Amino acid sequence: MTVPNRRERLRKATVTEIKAHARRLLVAGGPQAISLRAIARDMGMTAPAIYRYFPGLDALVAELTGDLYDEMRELVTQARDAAGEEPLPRLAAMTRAFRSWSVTHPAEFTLLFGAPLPGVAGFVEQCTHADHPGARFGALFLQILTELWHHSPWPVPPTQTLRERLGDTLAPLRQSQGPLPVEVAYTFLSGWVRLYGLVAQEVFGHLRWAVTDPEALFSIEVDRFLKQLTADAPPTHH
Amino acid sequence: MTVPNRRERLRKATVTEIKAHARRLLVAGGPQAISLRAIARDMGMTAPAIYRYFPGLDALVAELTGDLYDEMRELVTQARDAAGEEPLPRLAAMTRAFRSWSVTHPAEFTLLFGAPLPGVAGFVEQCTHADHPGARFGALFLQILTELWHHSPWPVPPTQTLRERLGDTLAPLRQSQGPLPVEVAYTFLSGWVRLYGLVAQEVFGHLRWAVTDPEALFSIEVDRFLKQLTADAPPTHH
DNA sequence: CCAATCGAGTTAACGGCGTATACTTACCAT
DNA sequence: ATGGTAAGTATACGCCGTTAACTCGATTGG
Repeated sequence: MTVPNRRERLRKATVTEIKAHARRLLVAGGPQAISLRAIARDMGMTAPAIYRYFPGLDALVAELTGDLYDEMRELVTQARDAAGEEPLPRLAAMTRAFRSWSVTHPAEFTLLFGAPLPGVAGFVEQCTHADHPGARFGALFLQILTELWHHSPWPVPPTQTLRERLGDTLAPLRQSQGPLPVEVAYTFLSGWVRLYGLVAQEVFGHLRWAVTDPEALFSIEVDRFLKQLTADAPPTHH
Repeated sequence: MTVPNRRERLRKATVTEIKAHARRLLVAGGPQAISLRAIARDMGMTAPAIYRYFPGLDALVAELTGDLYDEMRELVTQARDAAGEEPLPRLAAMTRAFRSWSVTHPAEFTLLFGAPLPGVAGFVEQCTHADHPGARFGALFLQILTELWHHSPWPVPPTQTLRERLGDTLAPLRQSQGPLPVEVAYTFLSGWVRLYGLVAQEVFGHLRWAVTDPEALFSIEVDRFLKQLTADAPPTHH
């Protein structure tokens, strides 16, 4: 019975090698540069052989995308855990790790957070499932914000205002990882959107016409956002 | 001497038709769907003929990108001018127009603001020039913020803090349209990044796992940002 | 130990793509 | 009328994803 194990082992090794070459191509030339023929060529194979391991290029890219989410999540987790016990410095470390990874891995960032490619479109759709790599990444930030909220709430638009204006809009998010206070869900989205906007603009080069050192801007923005989370004043009024 | 005019006229008409077909393909299938062969097929021509009008696919896409910037800028301008005289409602109308156009034109938005395609990479580089369509679009927001600032400054991190932490980082932006106060430059970037992040996440479908009605979230975020611009309190302290 | 099976990989082909080169054709100015 | 020039075509090269038919070696059951 050791024999099928061996076959499985070989197969898994091949899958790993395919994805490794796919990533090399991704890094070298962006998402568009990933091609079955190039991968096969680099592996000393012919392109149709890859169909023994993946249904097609799209599936390969989708799986690579999942791997990258996991890799980045791991990195952010490590940065968080290396930042001590206080929730706020932990959150700060997470944002810095996210930007750092994104800036040093622009091609990977593009694949994860850029416009959905034809084949990856379906991948985005499945983010609703809690075990989706993307959802698990989001849950990291959601989790620490929840922790912080229960530790010491920060001022947000009054709950009533949020409820009136948002309604059930945040329902998918609030139900994704156990029930969430609407204040936490709102703050998560507001903060994530700012973080994403800043990093994406930098990675995509859309800030080069305006800014020479995006990290300085990033640093200020993170500080201002975190300060909003510490000021334990009563909620601002409508 | 009317004859060369006629030739020029025909040539211009052909260029327009090529770009129109390119846009149709863009809308139908995203930036990747733009292909010289498909355009030529739709026009009853052969692909190499297009090289009489554009140096290659990349140049065609770059020019289309410029046109789209102009189209969107025009639309935002109209929305602004239809919003009365007060600067703040004008700015609000501009952000709403920007989101509205983006959501209804996801393919075009992707081309303008998504990850730079191989060929458009060079296009992004040239945004430094003030007459670049992208720069002229940014100038719209820059302009109204400047106007608002001179009318009634809003609280930002103290000028000294901004100077210390940003240094000359914003120099390209501050010099792009005549000299700008660092407070205006910073507020512009901070606000633009939030606006971009929100709209891009919505257009790219990255919010679908969390939010059912992105417009409600957008509305709240814009209101909060604008409120920051009206509170004429003294600058918050470091 | 042998035969049946199955999985990995190959070759060949189809249609799509950008693009370069060489050729034709129609129009324009002299 | 003629020479030049711009528009457009035909052909070809090398990429691409994907499919179908086939080979071959390893695994498995008898």
